[in-house]
Amino acid sequence: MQAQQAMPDVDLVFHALGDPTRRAILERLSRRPATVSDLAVPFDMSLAAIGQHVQVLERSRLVRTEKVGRTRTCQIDPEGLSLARQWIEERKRVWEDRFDRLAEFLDEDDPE
Amino acid sequence: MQAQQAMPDVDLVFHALGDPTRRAILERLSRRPATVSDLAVPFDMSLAAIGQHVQVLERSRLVRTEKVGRTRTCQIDPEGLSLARQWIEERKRVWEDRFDRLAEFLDEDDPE
DNA sequence: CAAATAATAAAGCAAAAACTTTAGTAATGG
DNA sequence: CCATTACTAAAGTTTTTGCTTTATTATTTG
Repeated sequence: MQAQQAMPDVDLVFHALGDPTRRAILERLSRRPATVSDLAVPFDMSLAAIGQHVQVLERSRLVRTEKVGRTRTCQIDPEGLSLARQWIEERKRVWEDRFDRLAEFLDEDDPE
Repeated sequence: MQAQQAMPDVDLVFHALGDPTRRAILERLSRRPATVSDLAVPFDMSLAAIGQHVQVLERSRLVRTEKVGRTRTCQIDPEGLSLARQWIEERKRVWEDRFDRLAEFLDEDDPE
């Protein structure tokens, strides 16, 4: 029996964020939109490879793209990052809660 | 010429977060500490595999562990999550800044 | 129209990642 | 002690990734 519940979105997002090239692409795009070719320039990697990374980012909603003519322009999609942020915040919340309850327990009548 | 700058910590953290089993472990640990064996129970996976995941989480500072006797107790280390959170917040900041500057530009004298 | 450009699909490949199994070591418990 | 438990190191296997190359499709441009 497996434990994971089906959170396909979170899974896609964190998987996408797990690769350093994709994070570099996101850093670039957070400054300004760019075409796939633009994105490829700083990397020692084929255009095809960058295109594949962009597809991964798009599926995870970290990036939104639009193809006009023969060029595809990419920009940040806030949805994906927001999902990642929410997951982290929720862990933090639950974790901090634990200490609150612990403190509460320790404060009960007998402060020894 | 490669583009990535050396951010080994961020890299470790996001790589660790990229795996669903490890995220499930973190969700578990955010509720309460647990031993490696405890963590293994809900998974259809060998104890050794879970031990390996714990090691990855530890290296990325998402988890802190202490071995006392023959059992190793694991708990959340806030450091790793905080790093991930910072990276995401920074992306968000830069990205939102862009719109502020855009709005500023559009507001300049000629509001046409 | 012909040549160059931008992207992409497809197939293949090598390296990395996620496991497994086996064989330990070091506690602990009866 | 002896058996069990909790973990771990090591080695091997399978799957998944990240990439390449090649070939194709659409644009665009001279």
